[in-house]
Amino acid sequence: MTRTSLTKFKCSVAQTLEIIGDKWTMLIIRDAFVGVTTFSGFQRNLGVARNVLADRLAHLVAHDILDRTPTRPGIERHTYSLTEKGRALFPVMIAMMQWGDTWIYGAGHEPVCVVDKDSGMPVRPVTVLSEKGHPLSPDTTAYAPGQGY
Amino acid sequence: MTRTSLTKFKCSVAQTLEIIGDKWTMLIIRDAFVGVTTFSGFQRNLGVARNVLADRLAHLVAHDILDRTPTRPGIERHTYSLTEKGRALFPVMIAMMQWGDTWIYGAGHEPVCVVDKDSGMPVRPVTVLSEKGHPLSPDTTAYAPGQGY
DNA sequence: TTGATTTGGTTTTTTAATGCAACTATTTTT
DNA sequence: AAAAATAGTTGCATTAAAAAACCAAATCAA
Repeated sequence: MTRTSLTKFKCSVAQTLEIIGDKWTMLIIRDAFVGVTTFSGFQRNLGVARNVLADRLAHLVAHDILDRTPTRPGIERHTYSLTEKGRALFPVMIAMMQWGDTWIYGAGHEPVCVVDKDSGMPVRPVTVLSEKGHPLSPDTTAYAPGQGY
Repeated sequence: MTRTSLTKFKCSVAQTLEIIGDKWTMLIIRDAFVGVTTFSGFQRNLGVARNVLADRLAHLVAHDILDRTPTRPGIERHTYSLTEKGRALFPVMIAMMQWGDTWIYGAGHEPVCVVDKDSGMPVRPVTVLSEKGHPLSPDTTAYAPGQGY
């Protein structure tokens, strides 16, 4: 009667959710993107129970999304930072943020704005594009068996 | 001691997770994108407990992500379908799927391929783009206060 | 350099959520 | 008309989350 695993699904969405499909897990990743690196930093920011935080951090490290390294060699204090695999969640996080901007806060009420460092301009809305670069919607896309089907 | 609410955070990621940040919720949405419309359809596909499914469907309807309409007028059988707000989660779902394709299954082993109906070609990887259309990464972006700060 | 505080957790207890099975009332099929 | 499927609800056992207390190592403050 343990919580059902999603690994049985032959589906990348399910596999992804098995790893990051938890409120705290994704918020930890968000904080990591913003620059939080310490246990107490995450704890202060999120207000999550410490046992839950410890569990989620270990989970993220086990799945190679966060790196855990001693702050200085041979010392019992650690720094958490995103791996390449973790940084690859950037479009997922930004897409979620933009959805909340639009559908929860509404245009003009976004709490945070993601900008291009170079120009200082806000980033574009994340969209699904065709090979030629045209925006696609659920209506103009279909699902075919992949190579690993 | 109810499960902590994320609504206190002034953050679109947290607000989004408060609504869809649950394994089953996001899988229901995925199924809805693929065309599942009935209670038993979701149940068969996901193998989720019926009480949990009932709870999550009600939650999604309450948040205007799914519509629940009688299959025929005056009848006790319902059809669930994505609202505009629900369909707006398309980039989030595709970004998750692509992350799993790359980092869990690996290139060449994707179980499902999303294609442009017109051309039959796979869609592009979802990326964060600058105003001028250049791909951006966590390193080349920054977070500024938004208009609703 | 001693004492206080912070860090990075672990342990324990309580409470809420999940999973499972059985049950019901319509609706559809045979 | 009977059987099967649909769309749930109810009740119970188990598990995971929340809260708080606890602890050792590291750092800061006097």
